[in-house]
Amino acid sequence: GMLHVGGVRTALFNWLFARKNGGVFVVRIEDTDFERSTEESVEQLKRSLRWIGLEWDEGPEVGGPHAPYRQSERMELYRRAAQKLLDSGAAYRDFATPEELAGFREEARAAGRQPIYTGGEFREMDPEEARKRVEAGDPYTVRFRTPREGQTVVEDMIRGPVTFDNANLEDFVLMRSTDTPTYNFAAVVDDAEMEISHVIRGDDHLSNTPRQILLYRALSRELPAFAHVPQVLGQDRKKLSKRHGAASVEDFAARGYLPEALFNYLALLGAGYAADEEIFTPEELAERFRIDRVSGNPAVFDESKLLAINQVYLRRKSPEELALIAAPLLVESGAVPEEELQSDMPRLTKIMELLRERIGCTTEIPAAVGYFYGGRLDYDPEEFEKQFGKDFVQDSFPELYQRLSSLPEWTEEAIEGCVRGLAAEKEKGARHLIHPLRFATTGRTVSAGLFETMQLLGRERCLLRIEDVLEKMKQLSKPVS
RNA sequence: GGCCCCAUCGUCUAGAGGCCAAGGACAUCGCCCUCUCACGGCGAAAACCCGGGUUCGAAUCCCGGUGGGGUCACCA
Repeated sequence: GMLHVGGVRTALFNWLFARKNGGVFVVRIEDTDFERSTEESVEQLKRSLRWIGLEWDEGPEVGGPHAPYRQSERMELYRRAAQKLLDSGAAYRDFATPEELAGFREEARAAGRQPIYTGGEFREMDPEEARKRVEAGDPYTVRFRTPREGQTVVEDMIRGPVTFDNANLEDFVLMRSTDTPTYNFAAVVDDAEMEISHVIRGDDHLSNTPRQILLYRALSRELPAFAHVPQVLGQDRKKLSKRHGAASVEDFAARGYLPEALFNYLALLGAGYAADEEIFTPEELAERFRIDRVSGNPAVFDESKLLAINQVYLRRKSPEELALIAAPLLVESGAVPEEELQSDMPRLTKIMELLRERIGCTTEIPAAVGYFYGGRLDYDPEEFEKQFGKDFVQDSFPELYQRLSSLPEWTEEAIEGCVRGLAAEKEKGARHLIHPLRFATTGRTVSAGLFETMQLLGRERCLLRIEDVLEKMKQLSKPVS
């Protein structure tokens, strides 16, 4: 399904680990659950991975020595492995119906016991009888014959040894009655078959690991090294979800975050890097990555920190790059007609240079840039009154307009000289003209420096807007002093 | 509830027995710069969950409690 940020972070750690150690990063599609797995979700996953810059060395589309990399295309493998376990006695057939199982669990719960299913009568059923029932067409699952005693130890690269009592593990299902494998089984068969040396995954899998270790042993396969990285939590310390505003890679892309910023932030989150520096390229991150430094503590996702990092990356982009990012956003949002943009990319480049320091994420661009295009503006009436209600402003604006329109050249310096000159003659601070003028020409109370903004706006557009304001001023109620 | 993991400023973390009256970053709050906003500069506030041990000495080791997280399917 959607690639959750917790999931990308895990993928990122795998990528970093593989890069650092000269390994191979493999992507495998685990689609044995036909209900949940759709073509679209697979595409979405690949898109998200690529967007953030995680290219895989082996996997779907790129291929590799252990293709195919999609479990739905490897069914024979799992069936053979299941048969092998059946033959060796490591697994058995369970003919219990879903209703019977539900009944068993309910009963156990009611009696205050843990519902650990160990196959009931089927665990020790005579193979001959089992065969008869198979021939009769009775549905069954294949279950693992979990040892009832002893312990299984997971040697985790992050946490050290983690011990589980086998008695707490039930006889889990290997093959469903539909003759398809469950996650635990397929994952082990594939990891063994694909020669996976290091399994780095979310810590929601830690409790699956003893089962998988038992399976490796039953299949006489060598164990990979395991590392379980914690989940990513929301501010309320609950698992991050759409409830928190954004949770998937696509959400963050849509919110205007740069892939390299998300990459950088996620790689830092709980990874135990030294805290003196925080902006790193993927290569630098890989160079410094140490799986044993990853924190076992679940990390809280902090969007304000992501934003800060995003700003750094935005500022590092050249005005040309920013213009290229901005153009489609401006067109999509309807802020600027496409023809107008295409005919004058150099101007957009200059605009972006001016605004670069003031943008936190790319979604802010249309609002920040919009007033550089088009003619007359809509003014907030309340703010309009505030800006132009004063006598001084009303008195000096017509003259300001005259002087601006007769300026020999429309440069930042000329405009500044003009405005400051008039203010000085009137023995007023320049800010008394600057603020209303900013509002008149941009329709906003905040912008980049007024004079450079006006220069980029162009004389024609500025004068038009001032004329418009002069006109609207007349309708203002009696000036208050 | 059983089992498992985890525990330093609001958040991410540095810290691996003395260098820590705990450092950095983001966020917050001041001040400076200034035409507003942002950038930048300077500064402030802010944490070792609690209780027992071990030790000359503990944020660092051990035990217990508490708290948070995960997991208990014919889902992955």
